[in-house]
Amino acid sequence: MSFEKFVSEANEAVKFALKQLSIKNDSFSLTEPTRDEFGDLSCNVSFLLSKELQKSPYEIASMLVEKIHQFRNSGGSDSQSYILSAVAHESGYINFKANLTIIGKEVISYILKNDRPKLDIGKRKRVIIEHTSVNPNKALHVGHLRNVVIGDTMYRILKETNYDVTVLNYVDDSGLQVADVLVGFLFLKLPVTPPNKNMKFDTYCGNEVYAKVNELYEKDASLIERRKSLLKKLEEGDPEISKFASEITSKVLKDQLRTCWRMKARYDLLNFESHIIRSKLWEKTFERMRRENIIIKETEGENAGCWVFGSDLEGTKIIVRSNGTATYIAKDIPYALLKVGTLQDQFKYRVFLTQWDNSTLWASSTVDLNDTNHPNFFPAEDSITVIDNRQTRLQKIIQEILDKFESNSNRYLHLSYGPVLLSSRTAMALGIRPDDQKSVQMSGRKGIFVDADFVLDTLYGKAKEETVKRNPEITGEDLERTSEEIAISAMRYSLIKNDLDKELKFDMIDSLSLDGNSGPYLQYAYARCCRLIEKSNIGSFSEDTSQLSDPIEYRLIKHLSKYALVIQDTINNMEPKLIALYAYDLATMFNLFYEKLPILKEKDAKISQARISLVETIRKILKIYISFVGITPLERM
RNA sequence: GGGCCCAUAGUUCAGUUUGGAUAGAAUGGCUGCCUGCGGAGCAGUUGGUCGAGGGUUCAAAUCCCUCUGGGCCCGCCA
Repeated sequence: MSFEKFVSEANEAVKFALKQLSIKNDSFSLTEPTRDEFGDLSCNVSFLLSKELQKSPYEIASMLVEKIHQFRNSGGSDSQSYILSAVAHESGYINFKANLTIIGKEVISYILKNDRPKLDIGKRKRVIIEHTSVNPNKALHVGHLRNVVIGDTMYRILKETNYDVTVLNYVDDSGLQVADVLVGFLFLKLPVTPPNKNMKFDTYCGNEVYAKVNELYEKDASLIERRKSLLKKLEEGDPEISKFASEITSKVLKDQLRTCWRMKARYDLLNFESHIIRSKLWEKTFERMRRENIIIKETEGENAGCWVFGSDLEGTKIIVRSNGTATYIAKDIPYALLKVGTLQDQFKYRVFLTQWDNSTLWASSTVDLNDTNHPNFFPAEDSITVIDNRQTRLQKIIQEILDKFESNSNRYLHLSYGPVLLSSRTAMALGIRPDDQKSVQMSGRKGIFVDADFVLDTLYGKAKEETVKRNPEITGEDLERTSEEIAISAMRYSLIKNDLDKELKFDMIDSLSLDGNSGPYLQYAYARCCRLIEKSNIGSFSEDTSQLSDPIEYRLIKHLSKYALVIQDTINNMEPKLIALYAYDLATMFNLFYEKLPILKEKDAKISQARISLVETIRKILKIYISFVGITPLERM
């Protein structure tokens, strides 16, 4: 929107000035200065030319600024300039000031007019995003939640900017981890219903069954053999075992989904690994890879008898073992090919459940229910897979293999993120003694993890306490709903505000904070906006920004004018934290504004109306941004 | 052994892609501000040789090299 216009006009102005002086340079940059007094945009071109022209940066800046003034005058009188002034600073910078009157008017009137300002960035482009994909043998821990929140936040942003998005959740219902819990039920005869009736089934499977089985593996090696044979039966589709496994995994899956839904995530389709196995998609893929010489059979050496892929990055990678079974990576290939459309979708689908937002969750199916009303899930132009960065190598090889088929690798994106670690303090609370002050890796197998629902429940309790303290009149369902929304907001925000690349240290005590740079802080700012609008009883909002002259208002308008830029940046770089940062900055500026300047109490009616209108603009943008992050805007809290 | 990532205030992190002016938040500690538009807030104060050394540059937290410390990946496991 408007801020971009200001930037591009400044860019044109500098180019014009350079041309007037017959100087060639296209490597200059325009950046926002570190301090307000330097204006809104600075150009470094003088530094770059200093040596070549044998002049000081300040001299050059002065020359250029003179020409920039000519540029502004040549613009014609009917078109107003977004540049208010350009000055040569003694340091050598050329500092531009934006014409905030025009920019503010444009931005505020646009936002006020449009109930939900829509940005058509996607143009209905088909995108598949896969996230969550937790093995169906345990309850989600906070590490899984990072995946859910990253995936769901990107989904929300893409959806709102007019991409045609499909969300997938891949369910590995026939892997080793499922075999582990089956060992517990079938051989150790652990009860199939949790002895503790209050315990969720997914928690029971993970904490009791899975943990117990893993403990016994170390004592009883024969159990490992039994697991192996179970796994084989699972993969071959043995009717009895498959049926039992399916009962267990779908019970776990439904409990896991309850946690995901609690976090406000939603999905379009569940893909079960067992269905992919039975579809013979792998055999078709294998056949094609052999035919097209993407993989070759080794005849001698240590890999004799194996089908291998010659990776540019990794060297020889075994795809099919000498006994004819597929390796872990091999199983991901057909799914990836399906996403980008190299393989045709031949699956059957059924309705699995209706979700919290009333959308339908579909599932792949082995039986044809003649349910032809399902949407088209595959293929997509772009496919995004949210997996933690320990899988980076494997994902790169899959991209390489896709490339061999039809140069698809740029359409297959691995959205990678760092794992969640437990802070030493939280680890100690769980009875683990970390060396030094180091963080601790979570491990489901070793029982070192923090259960997602436990954290949410604790946050909920804290939020409820605070809500009651502040609003004694809120009771019953209202109180519960509000407390839950605050808890979710705290959790989602803390999982998205940091850089994806970096490991995230989870600390139970810190994460319980509802103050400072947190989700509830954003909700609070939003609620304040709502109350102001409500109390103002304003008839109509004003687009006249000439009444807004305070530096605080200036900064707010400038920030608002960048709202579209940030969304574009987020998508271009797949950096959801930019959304969180922008919203936090906006909330901070608003709180300062609220503290320092009278809004409803302002005596001058025109100024008051302009300020209320500014609040309404802030409210709308805050609502859009916090919704991107999956935080529910609350009118009271 | 090979590859990738990371190191900024007591703590948790922005800032590094695209070098630029006095390195910013949050939290903790200390101190102010509610008869006032909601104090889940605002302000002040405390706290930093940007891991170390070298190089490039008019200019380095940011780019290059070396080193140190930490993490992850590298199986006919999944």
